[in-house]
Amino acid sequence: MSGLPKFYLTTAIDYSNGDPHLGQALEKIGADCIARYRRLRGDAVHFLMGMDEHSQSVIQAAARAGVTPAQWVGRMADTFAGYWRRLHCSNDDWIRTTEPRHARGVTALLERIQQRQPGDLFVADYEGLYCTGCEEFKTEAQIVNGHCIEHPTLELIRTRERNHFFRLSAYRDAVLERIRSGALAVEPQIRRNEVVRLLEDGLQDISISRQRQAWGIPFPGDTEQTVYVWFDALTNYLSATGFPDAGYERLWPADLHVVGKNITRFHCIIWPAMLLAADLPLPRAVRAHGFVLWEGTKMSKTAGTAVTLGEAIDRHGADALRYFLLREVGFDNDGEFTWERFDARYSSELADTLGNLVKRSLDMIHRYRGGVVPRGTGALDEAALGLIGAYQRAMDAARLDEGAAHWMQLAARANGYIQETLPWELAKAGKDAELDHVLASLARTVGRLAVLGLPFTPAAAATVWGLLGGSGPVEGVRLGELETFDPAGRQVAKPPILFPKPKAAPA
RNA sequence: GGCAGGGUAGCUCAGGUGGUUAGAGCACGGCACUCAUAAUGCCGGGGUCGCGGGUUCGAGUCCCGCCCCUGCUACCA
Repeated sequence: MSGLPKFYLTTAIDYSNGDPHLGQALEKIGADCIARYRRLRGDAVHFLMGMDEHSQSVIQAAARAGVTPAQWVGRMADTFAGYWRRLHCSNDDWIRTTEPRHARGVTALLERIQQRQPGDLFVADYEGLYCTGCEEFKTEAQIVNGHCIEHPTLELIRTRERNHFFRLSAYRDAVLERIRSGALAVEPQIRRNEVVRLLEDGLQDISISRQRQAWGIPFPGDTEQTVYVWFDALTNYLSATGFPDAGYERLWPADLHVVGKNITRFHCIIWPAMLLAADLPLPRAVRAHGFVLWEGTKMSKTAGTAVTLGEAIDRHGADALRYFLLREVGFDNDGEFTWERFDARYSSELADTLGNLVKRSLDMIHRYRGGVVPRGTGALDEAALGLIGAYQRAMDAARLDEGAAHWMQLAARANGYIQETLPWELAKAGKDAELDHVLASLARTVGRLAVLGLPFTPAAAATVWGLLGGSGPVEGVRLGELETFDPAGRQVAKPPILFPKPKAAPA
C-alpha cells in the first residue's frame, strides 16, 4: 500500500428495511465501478459500504416480525450484503452502525468537538409535532391534514424537548469557502450550485440528540439521550477508519463520498461542519448520483409495479445489469429502466458486439492456428490505444457512461477490422503472415477489452482473461501495461458464449 | 414564488469561445460476407434543432419574451 496514492471511497449506508432496489443498486455499482477503475490505475483503494441501523423504523419493523431490533438489523444486513455480493461489489469493508467500533467513533467525535469547540455543542429546546403513536417527532412531509400518516386518528402534540444542539450556523462561511475553492469538490455541477445556494441562504443550528429512544448510541455525558441521525449515520465514514485509534489517518480523509442526490446537503454541509468543529480534515469530493426511474417515477418500495432488484439480476445476469445501469441509465442524471431498453442494450452491445467478437476471434485462433496466439503487428493497435486514452479521460472524470461507450467502441472497431481484413480469405489464400498479424491483433484487443471492461462487467472480464491464458487474476493488471500487452505464444481456451441471448424475449 | 438545469431524428443522447449539405448509437430498409450467439460489415430513408421576436454577412450555438419538463428551497436515509 505504501507508495501508491491512497483512494478511500464510500457509499451511503442503507436503511434497514425491506430489500434493496435498483436505485440503491445503481449507487453501489457506480461506486464499485469507480473503485475497480482506480485499482486498475494503480491506486491503493479502500472501498467502504455499510448499513444504517439506528432508525426508529427498525424498532417497529422488528416488533412486527416478532424479533429483537438486533436480530432484525442482522437479517437486513445479510440481505443487503447478499445482493451486493451478487452484483460483484468489491468493497474492502462493511460497516454497520450498531457495531461497537462505530459507537466508539461517534462518541469520540463528539468528545473531540466538546474539547476543541466547547461552545458548539449546547443544550436547548427542540419544538416539534410529536406523534404518541409513533413516539417520535414528525416532519412536514410525514404529516397529512394535520395528522401523522400512520396514525391519522391521533392528535399530534406540539411538544418541546430538551436536546443537544450543534452550532451548525457557525460553519457556514468555512464550508462555503471549501466548496467554492474546490477543496471540497461537489459533483456534478448542478448539485454544487444547489449546495452553494443553500449555504448562501444561511444555516440554522441543528438538534443532534433525541430523548425516549433506546435504540441508538448514548449521548456522551447524558444517559437520557441518544445521538440523532446526522451525527450517527454520517460518522460511519470516519469510524470505519478506526478513529479515534492511531492509524486512522492512513485512510482519512475520504477521497470520495458517493451519495444519492437527495442527501447531498447532509454530506456537503452538516458533515463538513462536524469535521471542522472537530478539527479533522474534510473529504475531498462528494459525488451525487441520480435516480433510476420506472415509468417516469422514482424507484421505491411503495411503487408496486416496479421491478425488483432480484428480477433485474436474473434477467441477464449481474454483469448485464451493471453495464446497463452505468451505460444507459447513467450516473449523474436520472434515467429510465425498462425491460425493452435493458434487453436492447444487452443484445446489441454485450451479446452481438462484445461477446460475439470474443467468440469469433478466439474461434479463429483455434481454427487457423490450433489455439496458439501468433506473433504479429496490426492496424488495430493504433485505434485501440486511442480509445483507451479516451476511456481513461472519461473514467478519470468519473463519466462512467462515456467510459463504457469507449470500451464498447473498441469492440465495434475490432469487428470492423475483421470485416476489412477477411481472415478466412487470408487462410484460404495461404497468406500466413497476414493472417498472423490479424489474429495477433485480435488477441491483443480481446485482452485489452477484458481489462477495460473490469469496472463494468467484472465476471466476464475474469472469464475472458482466463480464456486468453492470462497469468494471475485480471484484477492484478494495470492500465499502464495495456500498451505493450501481448499474448503471443499463449494457448487460448475454446471460447464459450459470454452473453447468451434468450431464444424468445422473456415477457 | 425564488434559484438551478433541460427541451436536437421513432428512442437514448453528442453538438468548447456563432460559420460550408446538424451528428452517433439503437430501431427500420437494402446490399455484402460467413470466422462468429440468424452474429458482423457497408449503404440508405428519417430532424420547422420547444414557440415567437432580435443582433449578425451568417445562430442549434448570442440577446429578449413565452410555453413545457426536472431538481433544490434544510433537521426523512
